[in-house]
Amino acid sequence: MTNRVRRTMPILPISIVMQLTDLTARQIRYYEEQQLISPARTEGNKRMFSLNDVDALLEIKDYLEQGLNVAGIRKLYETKETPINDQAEPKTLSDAELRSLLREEMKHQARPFDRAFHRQGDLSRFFK
DNA sequence: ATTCTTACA
DNA sequence: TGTAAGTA
Repeated sequence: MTNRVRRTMPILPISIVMQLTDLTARQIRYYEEQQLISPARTEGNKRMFSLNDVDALLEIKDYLEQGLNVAGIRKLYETKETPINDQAEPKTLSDAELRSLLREEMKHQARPFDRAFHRQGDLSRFFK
């Protein structure tokens, strides 16, 4: 069994993913609704998450904490990773490229910054 | 007992 | 986002 298959195999119920990511079921379902993740479903329509889904959720959480909104993250994913076969797999974007993409996004998303403003109440970093 | 969807605070 | 309601 390839690593890709291993990581995309749907094996975790939402209750476990909640503990692993420290996200509420509400948030997890919402992110799916926003197309940030697409967990598999059982015959009974229960969501089944893969390890990749868990990683994605943790990553999403990170971006959100950095002030990015769901739309921004979605757009980031559309550009980024989209592995297809088992051979050519290591398709990760370099940090430099990612930062470049983020900067580009921020030009069009002033909203996320406002949140940081109000939450930190720190304007110094913006006036140096 | 768990999870799901929908809808409202 | 939280939560209540009615299911599966």
